[in-house]
Amino acid sequence: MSRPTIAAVARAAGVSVASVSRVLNGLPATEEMAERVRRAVDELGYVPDARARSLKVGRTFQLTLAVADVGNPVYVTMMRAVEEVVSAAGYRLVVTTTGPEIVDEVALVRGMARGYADGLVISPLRVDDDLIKSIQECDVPVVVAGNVPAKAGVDTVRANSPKGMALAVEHLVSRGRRRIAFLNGPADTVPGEARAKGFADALRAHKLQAVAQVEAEDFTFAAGREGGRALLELGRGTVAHEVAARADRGAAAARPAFDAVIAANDLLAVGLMHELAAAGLDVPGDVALVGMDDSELAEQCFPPLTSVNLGSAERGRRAAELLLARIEDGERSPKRIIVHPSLSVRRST
Amino acid sequence: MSRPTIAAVARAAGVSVASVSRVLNGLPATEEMAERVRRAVDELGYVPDARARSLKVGRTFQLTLAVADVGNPVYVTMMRAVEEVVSAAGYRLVVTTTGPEIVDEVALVRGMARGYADGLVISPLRVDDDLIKSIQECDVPVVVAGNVPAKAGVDTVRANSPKGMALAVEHLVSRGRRRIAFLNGPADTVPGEARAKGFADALRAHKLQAVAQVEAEDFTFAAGREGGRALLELGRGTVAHEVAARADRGAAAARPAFDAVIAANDLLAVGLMHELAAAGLDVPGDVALVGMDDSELAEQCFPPLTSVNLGSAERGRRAAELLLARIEDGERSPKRIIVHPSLSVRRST
DNA sequence: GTGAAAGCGCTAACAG
DNA sequence: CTGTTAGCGCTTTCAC
Repeated sequence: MSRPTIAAVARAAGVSVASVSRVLNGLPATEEMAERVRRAVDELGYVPDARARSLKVGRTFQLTLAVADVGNPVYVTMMRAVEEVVSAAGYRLVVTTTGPEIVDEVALVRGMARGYADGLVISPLRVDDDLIKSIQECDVPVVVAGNVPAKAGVDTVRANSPKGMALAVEHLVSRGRRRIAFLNGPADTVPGEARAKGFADALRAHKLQAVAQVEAEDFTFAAGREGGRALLELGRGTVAHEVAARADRGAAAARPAFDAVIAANDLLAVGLMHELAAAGLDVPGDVALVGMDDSELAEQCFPPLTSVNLGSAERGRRAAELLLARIEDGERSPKRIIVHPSLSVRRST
Repeated sequence: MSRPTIAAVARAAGVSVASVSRVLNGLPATEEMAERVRRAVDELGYVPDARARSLKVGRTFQLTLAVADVGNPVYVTMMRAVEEVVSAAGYRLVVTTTGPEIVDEVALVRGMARGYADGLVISPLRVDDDLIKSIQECDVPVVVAGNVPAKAGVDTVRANSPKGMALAVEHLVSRGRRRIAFLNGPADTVPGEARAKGFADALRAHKLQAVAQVEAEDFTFAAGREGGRALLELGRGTVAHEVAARADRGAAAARPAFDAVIAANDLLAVGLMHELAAAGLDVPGDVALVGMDDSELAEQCFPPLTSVNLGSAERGRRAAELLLARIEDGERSPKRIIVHPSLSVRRST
């Protein structure tokens, strides 16, 4: 009743286990031999055991993708891209989630030594020396989809957040907005830090000053709502003549001090959008809104969200390719790929 | 340079491999022995090989969750619930995607015989005899999150779509809507079929007739937009006096023959929402809209979507529990669990 | 309580 | 081209 082994197949076919293995792996054999083996395999419903095989050959033909939050739509884009590349190369992709805690990420990387997979693509929210060390010491190739210091010497594929921020600011300025606010995620995360710096730089380049800036607790919708409320609180302040001009509207929609907001990702942007609506503010009439990631959510929300495309699909693809290349040749020097952003303009601006 | 094995640890500690194994697995040993082993393990950075271990003990302590489309937010709810249960039980969860093709699902189930994991939770979009057969014959326990005929004799946890539909219709009727349309997904899928039947039954119970009904090509946002256009086309037909009353609106927003739509899932609902907006129709003013799944998207979209909660979190939880129970005891008779729906009322109605 | 040794299912030399 | 056999890294009898 238990699964048939290669020995059972060999017995049934009246040949040696080695021959069965050869036929199954496409090595030279006479047609008659191949036929007998195939027949026995079919009859018994034999399926080779991947564990035994990988124990022997030292490879699992599985690759792991580790993401922090499956609820973040940016990862579905990335996941699809990775899946496509690795499955074309004959690997199975398995996805695991790490959660936001850095210790979980370290544990995951360390755990790769157990031989679950032949390689790992990890997109960490937070990076510290422990994590870098675990990646450097990892027994299987790891590529990081995110930003890690160059001196760490690990393969990375990262977005260009500052450039993305510049695109967003430029776009808003070209639309006549000057009073720009910023809803960031936690500044102690890799993307949070990069975007804060990018935002500051981009404003400086346009000789503008940030009107308001808040850090959400997380890169989630709920945090976006909460952060949105904080932002509205901070930006409270009415531009008198404009209010007068809109008196016919009736509602007491006090306009905030900002006329545009950039959010550090789409989930935050959408959370903020709800708070703006709740405050009686029109997007883009009163406040223009731009998100980042250009995830599926950006076109699903209403109004559709102008969003900085940080190349998540391309990052996924390149990361997967890098991983495959590294598996082929463990000696090649570490590569750092930067993917360039573009802007997907939609109705929120 | 290669990974240390248990033999290396034994050598370093000056003990036998058996003793190392025992200490690592918490079996009785003198404190001195344990200490020597632990020291050697730390020094060498030894991590046991999961493949070798599982080859020997016949278990991997991994569980697989297979979903059709990672882009569908209903799966993130389910995934989180499954993850919580299985990790509490000491298992690793890995997620794989099957794609919409039934042959891929069959291949996945068959592939489980390779020993990737100790069990599988699968949520298939389409079910046929091949798939059922592959599940019945699978060497590892499988639980289906979805509907499979009782006679198949497999563990299942399913939603009660008809009941959910009844809740939706009842709610719309209580809001004074009588002209209800239906945007279904593909009718050759398990949920598509169940929801079509549920919708027909629910209307009959209220002595109503469907005003319009279309089948989208898929359970996706894009398909929802396309299906939405078809629905508007089908429901074209203007109620004269109402149009007159709204002439002040200016726009040529011809009201459709329906005043409410139920969509077979949230993604379809949101796609439709965009088409309604494009046609100048207000939700819920002109058309009330209810989705199904009550996924995160339902609260993220605008206006927030009234949605039938088909218990995806509970289904995930129960499916995981069933799987664990089945792994414990392969002989217990198959269970079929039905999770009851509820309605999350939001502003779209 | 500890060590020696068999063996999980498979692949890859090596002989023939 | 095919069969015999060692051994991947681990756990688990079985003796001691």
